[in-house]
Amino acid sequence: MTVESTMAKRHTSIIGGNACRNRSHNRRVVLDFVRANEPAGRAEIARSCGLSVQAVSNIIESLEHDGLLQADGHRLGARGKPALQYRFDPDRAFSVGVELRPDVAMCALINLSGEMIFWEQSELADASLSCAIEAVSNLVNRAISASGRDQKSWLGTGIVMPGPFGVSEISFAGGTSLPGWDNVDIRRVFSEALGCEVIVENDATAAAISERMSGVARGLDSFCFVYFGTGLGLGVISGGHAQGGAMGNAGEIGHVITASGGLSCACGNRGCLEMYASRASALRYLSDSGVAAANGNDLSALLRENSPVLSSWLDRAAEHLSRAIGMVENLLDPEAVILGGVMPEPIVAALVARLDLPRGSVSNRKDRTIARVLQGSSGRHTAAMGGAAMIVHQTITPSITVYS
Amino acid sequence: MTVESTMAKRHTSIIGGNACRNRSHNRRVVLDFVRANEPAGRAEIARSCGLSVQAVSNIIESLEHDGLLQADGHRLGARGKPALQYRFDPDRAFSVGVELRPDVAMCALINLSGEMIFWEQSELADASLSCAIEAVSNLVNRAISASGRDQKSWLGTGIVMPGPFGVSEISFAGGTSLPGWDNVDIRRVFSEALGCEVIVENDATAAAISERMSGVARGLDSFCFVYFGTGLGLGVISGGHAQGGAMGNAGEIGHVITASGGLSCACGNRGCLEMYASRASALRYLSDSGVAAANGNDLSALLRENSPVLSSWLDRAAEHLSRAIGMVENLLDPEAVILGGVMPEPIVAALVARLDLPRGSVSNRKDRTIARVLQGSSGRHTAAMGGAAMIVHQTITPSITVYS
DNA sequence: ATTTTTTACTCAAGTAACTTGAATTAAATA
DNA sequence: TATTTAATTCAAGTTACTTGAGTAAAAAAT
Repeated sequence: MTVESTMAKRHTSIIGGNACRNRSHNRRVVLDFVRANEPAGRAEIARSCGLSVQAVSNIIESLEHDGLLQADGHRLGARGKPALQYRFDPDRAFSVGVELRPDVAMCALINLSGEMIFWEQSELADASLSCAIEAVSNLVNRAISASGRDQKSWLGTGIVMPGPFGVSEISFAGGTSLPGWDNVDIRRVFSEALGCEVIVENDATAAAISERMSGVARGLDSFCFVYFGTGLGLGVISGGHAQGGAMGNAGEIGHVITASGGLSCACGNRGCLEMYASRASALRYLSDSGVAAANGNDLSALLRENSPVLSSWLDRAAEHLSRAIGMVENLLDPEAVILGGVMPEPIVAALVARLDLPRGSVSNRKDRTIARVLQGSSGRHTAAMGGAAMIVHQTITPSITVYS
Repeated sequence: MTVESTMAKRHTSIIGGNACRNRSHNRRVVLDFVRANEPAGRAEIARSCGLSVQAVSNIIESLEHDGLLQADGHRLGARGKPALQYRFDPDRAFSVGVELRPDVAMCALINLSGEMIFWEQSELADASLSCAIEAVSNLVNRAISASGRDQKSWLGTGIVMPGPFGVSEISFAGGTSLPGWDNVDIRRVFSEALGCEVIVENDATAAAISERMSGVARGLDSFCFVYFGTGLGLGVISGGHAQGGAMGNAGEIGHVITASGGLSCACGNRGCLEMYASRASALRYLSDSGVAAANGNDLSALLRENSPVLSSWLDRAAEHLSRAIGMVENLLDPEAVILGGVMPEPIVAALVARLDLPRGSVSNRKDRTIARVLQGSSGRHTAAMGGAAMIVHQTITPSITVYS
């Protein structure tokens, strides 16, 4: 299969700057600062962003004109003229995220703060491209009208799908990717169908970005998200930006080997993590032991009943996950590793509780302020919200990496 | 294991731009383009960098004035007025890199193209800070005078040391880090002692940057370097920049577990890669089998003699390395993984030849243009050269991440 | 109660570095 | 030899920044 990855490598040069691009950059810098430190006055912003007060004043005037910032009273209590404070107006614009799976499309509409304004999902008749396009269009249109938003303030749509793209061995193994979408420029197709800016990303990365915007990863600039989806994915955020790797396929943690000579996986390896710690592996383990379970609800029920079979699966899964998380820590040195996805939250909690992380890890430090592993906050909404969050992130966050 | 929500404060703000910073950025953009595509004319540069010809003309005038670019004849053969081509002048400036190990300091002086102009190493009487500072100062001064360079064109010095930093469990295990250097701001100490800009980096990352500037990774923007040093490290380059992780300790591949329940490692884990695939592990394996070997030369000699014991160590090491490289591929999706370091090159070659990489990897693609694993080119000079290369990289490469 | 200090902000002028469009140059081709 | 094509320069225009002087207003000092 030759899937044209939308994130394929291009031979590009880094682009130069000019006054106009500079202003665009500075707008983002100011917006990003206010969002993180609101309310904030001009002088404070100028000091933090390395700009003159006058420059900030001009930029704020333009942001206020666009409705992205609003004045919000004066700061009293300090010496000197009271600063006129500005706040970010999170409802001035919105974005939409859609998570596509072979059988279902899930849609989230969020504001600029990452709050979910609308949620809906719809079953897909089949996994064909045309069917998906129609379902996505319907969902998106309904989301916008139901939430009473103006199309004018629509920043774009993030489409979230299981990866990896362009790797036949893994894609077909276990059907983690969507079949029959070969040679499709997914970004362009959806951009044309929806008439808006579109970003395509895999579920784990989108989930990570969602957690950073409005979940447990708020304030973290380097962390990883282990996403329980159809398979198992890892979203990697480093320096505040998603790491895609050379072909956009970074984070394929499901096929990392945690048991040399272990269970055979369809990808050709033996002992892949996905064979031990994924929804499919849980269902398989239970059915092999004669326990009926078809979906997440069944798993939750078994957990409530203290099913010994589920418990032994949890033990084994936690053992393999611990090993994999140790690898991730040692290779990527994240501030924390977050667990979440479409797995029921009590199951994730049970896994987190059973983890026994390796001592020999760069993350095993005395001076930690947060736990090495955290549970994700947004449940099954995470990935779709993450798609939307990516659009917001792109709009607000400056892409320059110069720090003061 | 506790789960807690996080709300970390924002330490740094991204800085705004102005005309002056813009020019500085554009100078780097142009320099970076010419270095990668020389010789190049103004119009060509302008098209690629998204700038007007006039802007490029002005920037080139200034770069030429500073001696960083030189005109180099006209491009003939095409229609239209022949472009005046410019070349990068690699000998207009230089930088120095020093690799520090507990017993030795190695010094490389390179030009802007990454060519090694001077090399010298000196034994360290002990591993104390004062001893290291003196040795480094002497080495650096001798390097500059011996290569006949002007101090004025000295861009800075890269200090390379084994990591990780600040992780007691791993640092003290096997003595991979330098003892007694706790709580020292190494960068500041050396910057004051040498009177120049200083960067401190671990050996694996430095080696990776060196390979990118003047080795087998030329032209690659995302790749990893497995470095055989005192222990085993991984340098990660993504998007052309080194990935350090949250605490600068990313790439600690030596303590990734490749054999569940395997050999006990001093870090507290069992089955660490470093126990199977490192110089120390080879020497230990040989001595346990009654074969005398004390250093790299002995290993090379045993390889030439087709030592069966060494051969069986190679087989086992390659097996574990293959597994680890598979992990790295799946987690980071690099364009290639490079092997090198202070291990003798024939040994590295033998290891590469014995690798049996997992099929289930995102790197196992039909359309590959380079091998999944490459052997590093610069031998034991790599890390010191990498330190120097990091300084050059910082001077030349723009840190903005906007592509055309 | 008044003055002084301190800080935030605005106005107007000045400046750096970009873009644009017209003019110039020179090789390749007709 | 004339024409086409493309690179480069010149001069003018534009954007968005900085600087410095001036104004405003609250807190602190008198």
